[in-house]
Amino acid sequence: MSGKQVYDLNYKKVPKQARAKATVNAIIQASAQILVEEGYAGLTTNRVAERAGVSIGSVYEYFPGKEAMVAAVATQLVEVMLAEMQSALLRAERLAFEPAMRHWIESLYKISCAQHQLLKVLLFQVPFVHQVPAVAGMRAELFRLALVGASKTREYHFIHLSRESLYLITSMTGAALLQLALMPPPGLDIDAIIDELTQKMIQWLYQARDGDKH
Amino acid sequence: MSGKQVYDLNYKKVPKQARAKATVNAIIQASAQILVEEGYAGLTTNRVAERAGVSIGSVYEYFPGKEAMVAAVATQLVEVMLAEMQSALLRAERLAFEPAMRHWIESLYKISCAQHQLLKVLLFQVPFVHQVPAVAGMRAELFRLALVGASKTREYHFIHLSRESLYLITSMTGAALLQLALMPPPGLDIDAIIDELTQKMIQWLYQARDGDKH
Amino acid sequence: MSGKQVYDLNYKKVPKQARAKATVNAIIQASAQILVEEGYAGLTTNRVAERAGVSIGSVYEYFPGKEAMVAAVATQLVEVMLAEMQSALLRAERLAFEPAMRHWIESLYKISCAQHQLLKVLLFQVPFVHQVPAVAGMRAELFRLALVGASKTREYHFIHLSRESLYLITSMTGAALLQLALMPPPGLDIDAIIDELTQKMIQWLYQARDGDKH
Amino acid sequence: MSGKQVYDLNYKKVPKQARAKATVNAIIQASAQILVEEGYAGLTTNRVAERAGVSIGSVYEYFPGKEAMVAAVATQLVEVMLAEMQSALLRAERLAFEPAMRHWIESLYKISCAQHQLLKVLLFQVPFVHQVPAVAGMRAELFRLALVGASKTREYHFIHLSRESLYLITSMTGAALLQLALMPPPGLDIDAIIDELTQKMIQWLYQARDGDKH
DNA sequence: TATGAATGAGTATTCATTCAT
DNA sequence: TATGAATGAATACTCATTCAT
Repeated sequence: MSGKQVYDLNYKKVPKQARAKATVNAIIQASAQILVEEGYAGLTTNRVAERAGVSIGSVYEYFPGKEAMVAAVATQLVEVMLAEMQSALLRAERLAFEPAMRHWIESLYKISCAQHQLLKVLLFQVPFVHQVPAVAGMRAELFRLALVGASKTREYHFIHLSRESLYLITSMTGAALLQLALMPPPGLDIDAIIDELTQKMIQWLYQARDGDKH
Repeated sequence: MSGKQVYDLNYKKVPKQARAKATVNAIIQASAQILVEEGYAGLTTNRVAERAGVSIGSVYEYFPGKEAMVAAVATQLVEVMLAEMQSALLRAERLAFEPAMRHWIESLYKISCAQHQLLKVLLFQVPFVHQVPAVAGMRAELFRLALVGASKTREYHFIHLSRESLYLITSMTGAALLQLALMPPPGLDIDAIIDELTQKMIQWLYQARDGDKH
Repeated sequence: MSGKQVYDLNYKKVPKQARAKATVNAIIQASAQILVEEGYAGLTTNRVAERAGVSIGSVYEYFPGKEAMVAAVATQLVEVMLAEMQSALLRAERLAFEPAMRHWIESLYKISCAQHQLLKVLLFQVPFVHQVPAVAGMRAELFRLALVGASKTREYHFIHLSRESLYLITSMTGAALLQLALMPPPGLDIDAIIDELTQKMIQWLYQARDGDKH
Repeated sequence: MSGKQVYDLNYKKVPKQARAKATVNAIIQASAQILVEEGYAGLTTNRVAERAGVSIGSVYEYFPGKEAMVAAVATQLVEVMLAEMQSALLRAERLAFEPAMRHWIESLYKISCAQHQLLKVLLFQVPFVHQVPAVAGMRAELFRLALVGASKTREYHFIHLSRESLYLITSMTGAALLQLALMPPPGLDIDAIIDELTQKMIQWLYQARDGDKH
């Protein structure tokens, strides 16, 4: 099945000294840059080392192979995006349900846009991204953040949604936003699209609350 | 930007004799099999030749490189899927708008499922899939098919949709169906999800016809 | 236990065309030369390729790794030595038991001397020599040759030897000859040593025939 | 000629303080363990340091390179074996010639058995063992021990043996015992073999004393 | 035209050794 | 003195591609 290789995606050695941490960080940054500029096929261990200004030996001191470097890039990206989402949601804590929803969607879109190059490569070229724990858990984490936000508004009732409806809504919203950020349709008004998406989502949720079945 | 290599994705020589056509076909089938079984990284020209029962020299007789083989696989896949969609829609020609819609969605889902392994590899591992003309044009072609079908029903009014709305609806539906087919959520009732998706789509289209603005 | 790695010591592809056979042969000869000149640690795949006047790719076309090259060298060496022993014994077919014995011993010594450099490296540096089938079976084959020769003389009676005695005699003779050939004691008269060795062996065999127990 | 590299096999710094001695000892023990478990190819300086619980820097404080560690292991092994031989012979001081001989042989066999793993790796994998002074001198030392023992018995006459005979006897006995200890023939009665070996040797020596020529 | 032997640049990875702290 | 992070030359091996037969 699709050549599911099992790669060792963990650190070989966790850096403790400050110097070592700097080295590992340089490697991750270099990997990210190369992924963006050259794609996954362009990422070679020696190139990473060179770009990081570090010897190839140091790279292998901390990473068991290049897959682990990519995994580290992905993990860091997820962490950054989730942190940004969290702080974005924090800034919108007192909003009512509808503007909160809009805020959530817009934030996710903006944050995805900011990382669209790296996201594109990781999601569409790296065969094992979904084996990276942080990536595998991102959807759930995003959903958790949304729930935490929603629970602070009065209209928080979508607990009534079936698991299927929940999946559909989040999957569609997420996919639509990601497509928009990573492969923006040329010549269209993105803001209008996001606007409409928001409306649809809210409408959908209200319906679910009020007892759906169109 | 993402290492946008320019590959030669075309045939080197268009096969005319029956024997040559058989050779080319064997190469494409072998490539597809290997992509499914080993992933894109597992596809090597020599392996393709061996699997196809053809000499490596013959492979290079027709293809300028391995990217062109993958492109041929993708092109053939798109053609097969579109043909299947077309014949599925043909079988549903006399339906009313709503069941026609449902049929379109279900057909797309089923056809995607049937090819989910190859689709997954092509979409999530091959860096240049979207440079393959057939792939780049597939969304438009699918939409054209939908339109052709819709134009035969009375309720055909979504010409009034803005290009943004159109994009949003097709993008969301497509993305949702693809996710469902390629990465089915474990433990959920897929039919129910598709059902709900269909309802929402129809509802949105009706709203658009009736003058939206929730 | 001594890091018993399991290496693939077989050919990857058996050469059929004459050109391919020449390539494989060049590789084996080059490996043997390098083993003699630089020792096992000095044998690197690229060096073998260069010395053989062949590209590194061709080396890997036929051998799965450098261990297999060394195994091929060892196999060929054993074959050559056994063939030489056989033809040496053939030349001594009509001899009586005692001179036949002497001939057998002297032949083995000479043949070992002729290959002493390669033997030294293979036996004392290559961790997996005894996993090479030809090497593992050499002792038995040498013994078989000795028996075939002995069976043509009247004095052929050592069938009465216990398996332990047999082992001891062959092991001691073999080891002594090998030491003599590979690490000749400086300043001693080798011929005298071989002479004495022969006498002792014959004497022991006679004793065994006559009902030993000193 | 067999890639005769010249290695620096000596200590870089002779440890004087107790702590330093402990460090050096830990390094030697670790090296010995790794040699036994992983073979010579598995011995790497970093692994030795780790196993010894010492930093790689400290390893290089005392040893100029990994060859010197292996040489130290070999030296220590020889010392241990010779010491054990000596004490074994001491325990047999009052024996007559024949049982003394038997004792000498059995002791050597047992002591070789006890170290067979390390011996195997050192003798059959390490290219430079015979450049280690202790190893090069071991045969002579063993012989000296034998002589010292023999000189205390009445039957001590083999001074009459030619240097060639002496070489042959010791070489054969030694080689046979080593083979027995390192590569025991499966399914044979080892004690019986040693018994017979002893008898032969004694008989041989008596003959030499009495004026040989079978 | 078809074959498959041959090529060799390129890549991942190891490991002895150094040296700043 | 002890540490262990860092080094980088060296090595095994792959695989897209060519070309003589």
